[in-house]
Amino acid sequence: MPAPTSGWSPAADRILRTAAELIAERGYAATSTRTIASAIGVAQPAIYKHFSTKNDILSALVGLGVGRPLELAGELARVSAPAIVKLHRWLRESLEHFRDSPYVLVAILTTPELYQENFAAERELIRQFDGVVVDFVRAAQNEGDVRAMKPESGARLVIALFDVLAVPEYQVSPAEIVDFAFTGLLADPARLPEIRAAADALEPAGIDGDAVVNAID
Amino acid sequence: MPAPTSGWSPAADRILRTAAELIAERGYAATSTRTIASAIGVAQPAIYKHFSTKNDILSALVGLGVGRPLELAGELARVSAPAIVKLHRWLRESLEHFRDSPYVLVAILTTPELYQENFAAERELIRQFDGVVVDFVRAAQNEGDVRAMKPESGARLVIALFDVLAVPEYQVSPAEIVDFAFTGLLADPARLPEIRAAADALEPAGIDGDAVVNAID
DNA sequence: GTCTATATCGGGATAGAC
DNA sequence: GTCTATCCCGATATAGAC
Repeated sequence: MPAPTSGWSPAADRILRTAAELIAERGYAATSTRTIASAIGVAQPAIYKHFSTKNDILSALVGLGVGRPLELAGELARVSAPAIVKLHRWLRESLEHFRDSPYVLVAILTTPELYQENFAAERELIRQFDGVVVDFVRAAQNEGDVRAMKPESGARLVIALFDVLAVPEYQVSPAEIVDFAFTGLLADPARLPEIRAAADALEPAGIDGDAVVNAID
Repeated sequence: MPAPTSGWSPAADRILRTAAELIAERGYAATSTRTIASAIGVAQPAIYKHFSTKNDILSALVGLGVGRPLELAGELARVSAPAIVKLHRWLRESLEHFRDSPYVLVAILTTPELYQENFAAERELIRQFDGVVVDFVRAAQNEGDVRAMKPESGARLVIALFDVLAVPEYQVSPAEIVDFAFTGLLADPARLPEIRAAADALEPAGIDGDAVVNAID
């Protein structure tokens, strides 16, 4: 909560937060550098002392979005536990990361402009993010915990649920999203409470929830 | 399949199809009237003989998107069957509508620009679309078929799954999406096959799948 | 109903003073 | 590191000939 700026100067941080908020409600293309600047209360060119391009702002936000989830996936890889338990922990914590970040990161990963312009590095990060879910689902399926379905399909369905966080009018909690996703995924939905308990009890490498947020820079 | 133009002139129809395709992959703001025109092979001002505004194109696409689902909801309302069965039928048929339309309608309903500009009428249509799902889920829950959860949450989770159709790289079928959604929704997931069969056997008012696509105009 | 030409505007980015 | 002023471009939309 107390403003975990992560490698960014306070000024750059304000730009990122403001931009994220505006992009979340208007989309990237419809968010001008003028709008961002005036929302902060500075002149438009001031932004360019912190980011040399408007695209760099979006790039930074993608990094802030996938950084912690990718890091967490790495930590979980070094823990011994069933894949389905790791997936539960990863999903809940990643959803909370998106919800609680001071930057409005939801919907950033689905920005269409990322797939049209020079965002190769960011697309690669998102590909890794998606890959984490596919790997978890496939492993859990091999261990008999996920019902018959293509792992890629299961992963896509789970990933789509992240966008539920973005709806402003009606808030759905990460816990509700995880429950829904897992009931849809599990070979035996009755095992959900047990899996949830095991996931909450996991202790990955990092101290706790708010470790380093940005490990990409 | 054979080009169901629905009240639109052939020329306007080509504009809509081309625009939908471009919007799906680049976003609305990033899709210029020049791009649309040149993709068709005409000069940019030619578009304005068919749509007096770029926004009118997006508006038409929203109508094409929600038209059939809203109509189908009306038809199902006049049928006697458990709400959970109606929801199954509505969801499968609506997903197929989005997938099979000659216009690439997926992601149109989540265009952020709709919530920023003069799109009050379109927002109302989307509100109705969402309302259909909420009503189905609530009714099915009252009949004991949906497990304990807020109907609004359940509806949001189901609606989010529509976007899975939009991922170009890996195609998830409507049937897979419905199965996942219903396993997550049902109080007793084991009843899914029975509900699916009942939904497929339903015979709503309209002749069949490809009735009037646009009932809004 | 299509074209060419053009008006008008807003957005990204730079220059240079302070 | 912020400002003002400005360049340049691309985008929507219109005018008017054919």
